Amino acid sequence: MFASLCELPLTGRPYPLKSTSLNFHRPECAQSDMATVMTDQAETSTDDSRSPLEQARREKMARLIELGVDPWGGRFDDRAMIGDIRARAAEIVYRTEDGTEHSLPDFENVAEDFNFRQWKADLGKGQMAGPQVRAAGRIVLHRNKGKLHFVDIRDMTGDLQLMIGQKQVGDDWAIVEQLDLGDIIGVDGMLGRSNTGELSIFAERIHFLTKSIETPPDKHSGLQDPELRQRRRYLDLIHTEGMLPRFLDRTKIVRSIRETLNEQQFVEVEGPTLHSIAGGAAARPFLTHHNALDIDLTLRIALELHLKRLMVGGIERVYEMGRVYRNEGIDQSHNPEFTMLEVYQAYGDYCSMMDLTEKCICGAIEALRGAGCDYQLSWADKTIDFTPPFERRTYDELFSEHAGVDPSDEAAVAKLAESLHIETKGRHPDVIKNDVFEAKVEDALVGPIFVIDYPSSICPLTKRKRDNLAIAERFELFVHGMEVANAYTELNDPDLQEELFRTQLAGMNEEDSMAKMDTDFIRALRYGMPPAGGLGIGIDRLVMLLTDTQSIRDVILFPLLRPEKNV
RNA sequence: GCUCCCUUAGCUCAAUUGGCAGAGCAAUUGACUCUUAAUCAAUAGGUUGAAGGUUCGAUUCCUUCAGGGAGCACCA
Repeated sequence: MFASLCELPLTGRPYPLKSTSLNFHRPECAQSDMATVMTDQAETSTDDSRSPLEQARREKMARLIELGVDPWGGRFDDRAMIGDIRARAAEIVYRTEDGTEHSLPDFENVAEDFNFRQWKADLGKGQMAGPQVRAAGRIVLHRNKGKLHFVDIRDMTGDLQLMIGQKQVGDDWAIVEQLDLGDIIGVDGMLGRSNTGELSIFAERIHFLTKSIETPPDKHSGLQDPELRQRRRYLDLIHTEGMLPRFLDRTKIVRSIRETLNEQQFVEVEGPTLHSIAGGAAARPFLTHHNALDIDLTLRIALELHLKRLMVGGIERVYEMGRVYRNEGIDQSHNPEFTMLEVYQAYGDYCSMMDLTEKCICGAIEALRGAGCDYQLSWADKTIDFTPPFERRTYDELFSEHAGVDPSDEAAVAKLAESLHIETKGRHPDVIKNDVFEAKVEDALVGPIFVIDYPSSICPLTKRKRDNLAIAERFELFVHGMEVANAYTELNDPDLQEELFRTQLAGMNEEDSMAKMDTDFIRALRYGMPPAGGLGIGIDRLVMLLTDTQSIRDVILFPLLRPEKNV
């Protein structure tokens, strides 16, 4: 019995096993006495009130073990990806009894009332002939027609139907009778088409690879509860349409941005994530502690200050793409940990960074859609036009246009601020102006639009315009009111940097700004950092825009959630 | 941190004015070798998020708590 399984060295291994080859985590399962196995399993269960659904699955698992099948499988070589198998559909022919091979109709473009069975009958008696293939995947649909089962399996590249007939698989039928939705199986067979034209593997061998003890979600509606979708992302990836492709797209975007930068001689580095001073941005950090050194540390809130040290050190084009951590609120565009790209280019300025930003974003769009694509992306119910160059408008222009007040008229700006319930007392006029900008202008920026030339007092790390010290050479890229990128002509004057750190961190008193003073960074600047452009891109937000996703939590695999109770 | 909304079977959702907690999928048993959200017959499945209160009676009304969602605040 199961001679076919015994021939396979690495899967469907018959029981009992030799003790040397046991890779089972519960030795008692190797015993042939199933009653003992089940008793022991019940005793090791953490939950006495195991659900009937789980019980049913465990009983099937026990039957597999009785059949000599390892329910946890093993190495399974030479399987093809389902996507690649589907691409071989054209190799399938219908061979009539006289030996003629007839190529199949194009099932992508057949009439609605096309009858494949009739098509075959018209040609005369014959057989489907297609390539021999091996696939593996998770069972996502299961249609039992007595001695013929239709099973849809899913791998990373797609779904494929298996046609499993009792006669065709022989002894493996005993395994087929134990299959549950969610189990992972391998299959050998011929690629063909069913009478309805559905591409299918006509199974000849079934290899059981992994038992699923939990019940999958509803096969039609999948997971709807957003909490469950985030907590059990693995299920979301399997069962929510579009989730796996979206995360694969995220990877394509990230890879494309690295390629764009690498092509231009930018050097990727990895800075520290544990900082003794959280610098480079004004955000509340997470606090932690190193025991051996007995020092308090923060998780980094930005990559900036270490990358600039590396520019001092001679890495003239440097970037890092990595996690930063900000101890702040959570909403549709904020997660406490997120991925930031920061790029520094010696001898550049903020205008070089605008060009680079366009290259990175358009390159990523091409990576998703193929070279020569257009740059019109739909997002929610709108369209975003990423055709370069993006619009470039000054801060003051946009301020007058959307706030309706002359940005140089401090009194008028303050009056408007008060009407918007923005605190004005004892605050720098530019800080007040910026609050008004955020309240009145940012949401109106559909973009993509580069907002350029910010008030210098709110940009402590930015070089000022030579002919107008009140203006900082900075841009922010906005799309649908969301800040996607932020760039400066970097400040490299150590004395001015120190001065700005000390007194000009927006809305912060002297004590707070001193707390953020990174004296080693100032010292580095004193050795001389080349004039440079610097750029930061919020990768998660960019991915949202490029994958038509409205919540940052749907482009982050495991967004932060409160811990689950009673687990 | 604040306001509002949501939480019912493993999953997706019902339940009238406060009056016996229901369906589909999944599961179990049976039939079926071309189905495709297969179909048909039968069976089983519940501490209505938790605790308390009002009431003859609470999924429904009230209070507190937990988790989640939307918005606000925070985020140079």
